Amino acid sequence: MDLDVFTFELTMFNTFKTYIQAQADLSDEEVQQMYDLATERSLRRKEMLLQEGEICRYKVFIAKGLLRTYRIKEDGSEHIIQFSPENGWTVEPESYDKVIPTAYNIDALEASELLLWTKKDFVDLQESIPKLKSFSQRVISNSTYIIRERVYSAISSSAEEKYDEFVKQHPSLFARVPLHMVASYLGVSRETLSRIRIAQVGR
Amino acid sequence: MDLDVFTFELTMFNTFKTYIQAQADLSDEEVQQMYDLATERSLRRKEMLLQEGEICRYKVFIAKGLLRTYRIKEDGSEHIIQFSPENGWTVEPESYDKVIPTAYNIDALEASELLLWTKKDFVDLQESIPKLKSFSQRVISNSTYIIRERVYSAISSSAEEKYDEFVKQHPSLFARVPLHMVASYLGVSRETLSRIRIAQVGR
DNA sequence: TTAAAACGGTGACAAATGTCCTCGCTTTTG
DNA sequence: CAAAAGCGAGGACATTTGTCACCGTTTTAA
Repeated sequence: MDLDVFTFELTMFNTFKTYIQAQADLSDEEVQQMYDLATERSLRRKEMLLQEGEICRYKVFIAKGLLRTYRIKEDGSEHIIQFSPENGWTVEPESYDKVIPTAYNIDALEASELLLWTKKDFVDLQESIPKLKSFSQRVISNSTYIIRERVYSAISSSAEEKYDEFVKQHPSLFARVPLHMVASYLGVSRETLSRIRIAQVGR
Repeated sequence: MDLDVFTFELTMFNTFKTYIQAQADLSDEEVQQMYDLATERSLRRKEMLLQEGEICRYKVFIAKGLLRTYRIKEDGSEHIIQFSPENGWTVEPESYDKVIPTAYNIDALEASELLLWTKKDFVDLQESIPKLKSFSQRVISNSTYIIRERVYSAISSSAEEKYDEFVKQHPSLFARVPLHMVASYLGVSRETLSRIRIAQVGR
């Protein structure tokens, strides 16, 4: 039992350390400094991390697993804005930045292991670790480029083109995410994707 | 003639000063410092500011007029990513940040008057004017919230819902932009918007 | 000022996509 | 292990949306 907890923490830490040193080139001490302020959290499949109406108070690193960020329309339909696999981050930026209730939900598609930082702690870390600050800005910039591309795809492509792009650009996600969620992410119906894939058999 | 140039510059400067002091609370000296490093540029209707393949080397403030950022698909169709009216900014972030050729085009829908800063000058200004730095980050953050909302709209709404949202959220733009460009921005055909608006007559 | 371009409406038709339903099969969960 | 839920294929049909062609009016620009 104690051994399990130890193994868990060791894995979390190692995963994070490997990631952040490769991406942001932090020293061992800086990584430890970050880790000391992090909260660990495990999520079972389907468990919620953030619900509509709550305030997003954490910046989240996904050490293991897969999360999704989605929104529910008045008619009850779910629309997925983002998938967040391991070795990446998730946050609801507007709620986090402005400290206002979110319109989004975040939950786990697979059992996941997370590291959480409060906004205050993360800001402090950015101040004391300059490389973390520039790295964070790079992550945010990258997400901007990606989301612009997504808008372009949404307004310019047919369902089939969107599907093909998704498979091509996110092959590992495609292998892990059920088709109806890919459909939700792309903004088309499950049945449409089903048809497309059938029509493509043999191509 | 000299008077015209003088009037033009005076207008540009005053517009910018009013905007930036209201938004970023800069001192008169700081505004002057920014203005000293800016290049003025006028664009006639349809004139290009940035073409696909070029590098976006400027951050642009629109003192007067209206720009659009769009992309051309392989099949030749145009898709508008963004409208940029006066008292706002435009830039192609990925090309600007990474200094790589852009996939986008920017041109003027109306005769426009602009202030341009090179990346180097703008970075220097941000260093010497802390309020400008935080203001710039706020502008970027805001565009992130807006573009996420746009993705959500694109994947969750019908053509009619998108049209209604656009009219409601951008009434002044709607009054200035031809319908087929609204269609291009929303990712639907001109004819679809035509039908929607006809069906709505009397409502 | 006048020819050309832009603009939006229109109808007919085709194509794409959504909706609703059922059916096996697989995975999850208690 | 067994019941329940999840999942994707599939068919039938309705609806939405796109495409094309044409027209009259307005705006633009030489």
